[in-house]
Parts: sequence; structure tokens; C-alpha cells
Amino acid sequence: MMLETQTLKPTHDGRRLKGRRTREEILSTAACMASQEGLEGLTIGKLARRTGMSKSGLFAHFGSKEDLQIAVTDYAASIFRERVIKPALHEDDPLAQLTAVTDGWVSYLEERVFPGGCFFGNASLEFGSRPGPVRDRLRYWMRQLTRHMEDLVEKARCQGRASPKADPVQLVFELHALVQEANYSFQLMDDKKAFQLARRGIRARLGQISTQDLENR
Amino acid sequence: MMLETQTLKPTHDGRRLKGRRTREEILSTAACMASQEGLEGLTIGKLARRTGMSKSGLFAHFGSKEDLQIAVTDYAASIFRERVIKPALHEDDPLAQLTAVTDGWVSYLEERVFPGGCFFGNASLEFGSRPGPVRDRLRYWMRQLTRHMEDLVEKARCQGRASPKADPVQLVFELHALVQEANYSFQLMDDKKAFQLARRGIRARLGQISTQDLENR
DNA sequence: AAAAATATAGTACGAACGTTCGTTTTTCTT
DNA sequence: AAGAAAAACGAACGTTCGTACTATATTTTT
Repeated sequence: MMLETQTLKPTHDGRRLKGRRTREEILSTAACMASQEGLEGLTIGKLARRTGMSKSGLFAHFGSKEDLQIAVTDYAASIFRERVIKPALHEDDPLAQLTAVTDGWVSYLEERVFPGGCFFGNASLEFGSRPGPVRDRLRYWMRQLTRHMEDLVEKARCQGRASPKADPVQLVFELHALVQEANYSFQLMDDKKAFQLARRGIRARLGQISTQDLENR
Repeated sequence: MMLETQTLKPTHDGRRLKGRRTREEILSTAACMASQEGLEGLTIGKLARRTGMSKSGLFAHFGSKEDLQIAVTDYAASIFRERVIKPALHEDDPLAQLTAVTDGWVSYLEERVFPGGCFFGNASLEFGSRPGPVRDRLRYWMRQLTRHMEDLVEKARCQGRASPKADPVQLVFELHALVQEANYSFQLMDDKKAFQLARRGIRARLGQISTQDLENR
């Protein structure tokens, strides 16, 4: 119902052609701006200036600002998927996959994939108390991600690689907490040590539930 | 240089009288609004409507929107201090104080002291990548809070109540992470279980470093 | 190359933004 | 009770917001 990555859906109505390229460029710029100034602070005028287009020309790609915000959210989700989720799938062991996800996540913060930090961390807090389609979309993606991570823990438990006592929900809650704390700390305090702190916390948490005691180092 | 809680500094220039009461009411409303719509989304017009004042009358209490944002931040800090920090000081043992702070913090989220969640969590992410006096103020308060908590860990260590291996920075990083994750999860997902998850994580972290094994329950 | 379809630009709109100004009302001081 | 000081108001400012319409370029299809 919500996956439309295959047929290359038209911009918003019945368009098909080269506008898709322009649209992608707009979204790329928009996602960067939104990570810094927020999804609401993102403005059609500023976005047009930044991309060198006219307000109306840009606006025509999206039916409304709200649709733009949703499109940006989906775009950011695709970036996150390519950058963090997909590479981790190459690992075979589910616990290794989980480790790869959290590591990739922290790296994605460290390398400033979005200049304002974690797009979803920022947008989630911004739209947390604003009901509407944008919040719904953010919820959807975050649920998706949480489920994915919880599934990995569950699988690891079934395969005997994670302790049977490990609580997937609790563990993922804490891992997400550590990553987002790094985001916060790096953004507000400009403190690069945050990454080290997050990594150490993550490693400790994962080490606690792992059955093969690779407590080396 | 930055503490002005004593002499009841005038509104912003040379004012003295009953305007202070109005100003407080404005700030109270403003803090609630800002926690939901953000410090930038906070608008003079909407704030005036909500308080039943005229735009210009309200505006006169602050020299500019930026000054309003700073004033709101300071006001929120005072609420947080009264609500979370001060009550915890009644505990005698530093580790008990730390526990009281984190417990109070989670309760302050649970009881929706600010309807949009943790004022500072939200504002910090919003202004993380926006240099200026507002971000500086947020940094100042968050630094203050972090220092306070780290000091408590340090004291506990000196008194032998916390393990000498306990790293104050790491521990406070993780505690803050758990609290903020509860904020995120409750705001975006509307999930009350977040508080339980946060509390469990916090208790586990504190239990790990406590020397008196009160692992009861 | 012509025709059709789409993408971009131009202009204009009403509303809301932060801010200024001069006036009126309220509060405090004497 | 009178006078001064401070607080609140109403109207207007220039700007930007999101959006709507129309017209011109540019692609794409025929």
C-alpha cells in the first residue's frame, strides 16, 4: 500500500518525463535544508532560490507544501535505506546485521549525510505533536525501522546467537536511544566524542546479549 | 554573568511594575506552545491571540522575537529546575539524587508538564544547527544539567557508593539518551510503554555501577 | 517537422510574519 | 487626587508565506 519504488510514480498527478530528474534534485536539496531548518521551516521560496528555479515552477512538482514535506520524508527514507539498511544486509548473521545497522547509523551522523544531523530524529520531534499526514508518514518509517531491528534480535535469539533472555523491544529502544543521543550531542554541543560514547554504549548493550563472548577489547 | 535570578531584573529595559506578572503569563503560554510548535514556529500573532493580548502590547515585553525565544528558554529552565532538579536535592546520597533526577525527568514527560514533551529535547534539536544567542542559551542550560549529573556520579564514586570503574560522562550520556528516547517515543508514537522501557534501562545502568547491590526487583 | 504533452516562468492574491509608531488606558507614586 | 510612568492598544509598514492562474519554453510523441 505504501511502497511505490517500482513503477516510478508521476510527480503528483499525471506527469511522466524529465521532470523526475528535476524533482529528485529538488528533493535532495530540500532534505538537506529540512534537516537543518526543520520540515516546517523549509520554505518554497528559499528552496526555489537554492535550486535556481522559480517558486511557481518548483511548486508545480508538488501539489502543496504538505505534499512536499511528505515527498521529502520519503526521499530521506530512501537515502537512509541505501546508506544504512541495505549495506547491513550483506552480513549473514542477524546479530552482525544489527551491529552493522547501528554502526552505519552512527557513521551516517558522523559523516553528515544530512548537514543538520539525523533527518528522522529531527523531524520526528518536530512533528511529534502535529497530527496529520506528515506525522503519519514519519511514524510509518520509524515503525518500519524499529520492526526491522527488533526482527533481527528475534532471529538472533532463535539461532541461539543472542541470549534467550534478551528482550528485543527493550534492546532496540536502548540502541535507538544511544544513536539519537549522539545526534543530539553532536548537533547541539558540536562534540565529536558523542560518537565514541554512543559506540561504546552500543557495544556494551550488544555484548550483554551476545552468546559468543567476544569481549575482546 | 549569566545568572540573574536574584534581583528580579526588569523586563528588558527599565520596566518595573505589574508587567512582570503579565510577562510571566505570556512566558508560561509561550513555553507550552513552543514545546509543540517549536521555538521558531512560536509566533507573536498566535501567542497574542492565545493570551488575549494585542500583538504590539505583547511584543513590547520583549525587544524582538529572538529575545522572546531566549526568555522562553530561561523560563522553561526555571520550570525544569523547580520540577526536576530541586526536589531531587532532598535526597542525601548523591546516587539517590541522581536516581531522583532521572525519575523526576521521566515523570515530567509522563505528566506532560509541557504538552509537546521535553522542551529542551525539542528545542535542542531544532536549534542545533542554527548558530546564535538562542542556541547558546540552550547549550548553556544543557551543559549545566549534564555537569550537575556528572558531578553526582563523581561524588558517589568518591563516597564509595558507586564503583570506581564508573565513567561519569559515559553514564550520564546513556541516562540522558534513555530519557530522551522516552520523549521521542511518547511524542511520535504516543506509546506509554516508552516510560517503562526508559525506567528499566535507567535502573539497569544505575544498578551496574552501584556498589550496594540492591538488585531487589 | 508538427502536434501534443509537460515543465518552467511570470504575475498576482490574501494572509501572516516581525516590527514600528503614536495614542490611549491602566497602574503606581507622591 | 494629581501627575508621572509603564502597559496595552490599533493601525500600518515592508516582507515573505503558500497558492492560483496564465502564458511561454522545452520535451517527448507522432
